[in-house]
Amino acid sequence: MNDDKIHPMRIVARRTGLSSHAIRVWERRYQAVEPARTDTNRRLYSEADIERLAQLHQATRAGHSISQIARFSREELAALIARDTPTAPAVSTAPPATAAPPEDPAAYIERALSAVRQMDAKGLEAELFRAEIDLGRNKLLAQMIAPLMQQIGSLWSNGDLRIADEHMATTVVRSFLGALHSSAAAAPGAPVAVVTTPVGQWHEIGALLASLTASAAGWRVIYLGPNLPAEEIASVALQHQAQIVALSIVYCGDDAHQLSAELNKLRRALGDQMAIFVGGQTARQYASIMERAAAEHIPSLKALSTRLATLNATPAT
Amino acid sequence: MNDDKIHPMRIVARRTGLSSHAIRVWERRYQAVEPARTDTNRRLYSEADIERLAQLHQATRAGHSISQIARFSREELAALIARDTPTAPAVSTAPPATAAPPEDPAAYIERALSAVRQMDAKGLEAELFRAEIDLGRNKLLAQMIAPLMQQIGSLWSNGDLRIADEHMATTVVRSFLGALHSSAAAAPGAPVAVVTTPVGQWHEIGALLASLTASAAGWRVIYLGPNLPAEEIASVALQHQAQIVALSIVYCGDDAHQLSAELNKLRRALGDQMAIFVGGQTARQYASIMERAAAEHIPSLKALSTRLATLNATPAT
DNA sequence: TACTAAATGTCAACTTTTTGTCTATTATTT
DNA sequence: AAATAATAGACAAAAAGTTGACATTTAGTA
Repeated sequence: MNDDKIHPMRIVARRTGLSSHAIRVWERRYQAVEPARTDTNRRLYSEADIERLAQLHQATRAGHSISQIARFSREELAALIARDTPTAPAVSTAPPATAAPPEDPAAYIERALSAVRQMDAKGLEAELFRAEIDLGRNKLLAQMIAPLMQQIGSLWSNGDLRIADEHMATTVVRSFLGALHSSAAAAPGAPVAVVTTPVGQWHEIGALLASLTASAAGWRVIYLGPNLPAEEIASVALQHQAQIVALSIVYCGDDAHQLSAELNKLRRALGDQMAIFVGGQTARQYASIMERAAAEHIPSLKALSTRLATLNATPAT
Repeated sequence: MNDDKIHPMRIVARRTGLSSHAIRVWERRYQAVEPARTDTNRRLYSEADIERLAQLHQATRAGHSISQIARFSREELAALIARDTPTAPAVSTAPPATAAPPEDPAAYIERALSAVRQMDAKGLEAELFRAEIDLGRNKLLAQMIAPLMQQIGSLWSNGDLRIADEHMATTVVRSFLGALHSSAAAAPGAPVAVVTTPVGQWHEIGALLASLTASAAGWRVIYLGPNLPAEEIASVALQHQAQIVALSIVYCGDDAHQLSAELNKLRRALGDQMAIFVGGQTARQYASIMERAAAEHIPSLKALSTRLATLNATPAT
């Protein structure tokens, strides 16, 4: 564990909720903690010290006298707190969501498509809202929005939908996903994923879906929108100590070369530790390109979800 | 990685939010960074240096002593920031922050920019929400978001912001505007406006702002997102009997020709009854192009608002 | 019950350290 | 010529340290 004594007084005070006076007094009178000192006599606390002080504070509020417990071990303190803290501990987080009769995602897709055909933005949006409530977040993403957009894409390339229809749908769905995204809260110590789309890739719905999936899996997501150069992606990923970079690739067309170049640049800039995930319908066509850049192909949102869980379980120091 | 030391002091100061004095002092006292020098003794910083200084600044604001952390590695700093940056602040900085004059868009812009510099999507979003409440919808659009995005654009083209920063900001603002948009209700017999961006124009914030402005003015807006061919625009406009087509043009670069061609095509397809509005910072440079297509230049959101009101008063049937 | 002593958190006074800014001067860039 | 940097030193505000006093509460005891 990280036992470096680096935290100055103000951080300890803020994080424990104790006054700096109290912290010093607890140290002087009871040796509750033993901070290190700088050459110039400033106290420096370790992470463990802070946790210990927080424990002591909690036990104190629970009614224990500091003089009695100041020298207790972490385990003893934990036991005290568990026993004597009046607030109910971890409440079961099992909302029985399986009560509602699950409607077929296909029905929603059908209605959504018909709204698109009529250029009915409001109607499409309403359909999305209803589907969210009915299907739940995960099914909404993986079984409605993803197939819907895929279908719109193929209808469009067949000429069965106008570009304008596709645009409208994309805009509405994107807004909708954006709103979901902004409601996602990041846990403090969560692993970080950078999600974006390489240069030349303008379709961002896939990236948004991946982003939300990662959020749901407990990751902190930095979402950067579409069409970003490799250097930029790398810069952000390194700066924020990301565990993975996830790219969505939908339609590469003639220019597979650019994609290859960007992926290679990205791999070079990131070093060989960081994982690169590539998702999207057409991604599997570029297996060799991805292999060369040591990128991992993620065939579906479901797969992304399980893959992220795996990574999360094996913390990379 | 791109380790070229090329950035002069001015840019480092702007991008990190530190004063040039402070940067020099951190170097002199703590060797926080070691810039290269020109032949004439000017400091030159690398991209990594800038990121490092930004990290130090952030850790510093989180309460760490610069003297203690100045020599930390990027990884250690990232860990510190992740752990000690309060996600929900509003703790100790009560006196100056909340005492600020409430109705100053510039303050919101300033804080929003600082959030962008730190790649703090949540913070940016929070600022937008606060500004909406404080300034009201109209001021929010015309006096905060529009200038903010303009400023981000110019900072970006100066190299004072990374592409990734610009992307993040665009994504967040777009989501925010999208959410506003979906809350706009269309009156039954309202006149119709088609809002979009012609081929080659990828920046859609302007179009979204126009769209919301039109909504607020009582119009039914069909928003089609960016980069739409003239035929498609015309098709939708005719199909829905739109009164106007509003286009946002931000950066045309070298290819004014494409813009001209699209505008002309659009005019031909629409016939000469329908109004074409063109807005955006750089639009006025293309006066002759616009004139040829009988398009009207709208210099600001305010102007759009009044212009729409005029049209609305004289129903063209 | 009333008195006392121990326990505990807070304050004040004063010193030292930290840290960002400022000034003055010189040199470079535009 | 005006704006931008660089250097060095001074300065002031904030933060943190020490010591000792003080007010309350708790608990024990006369």
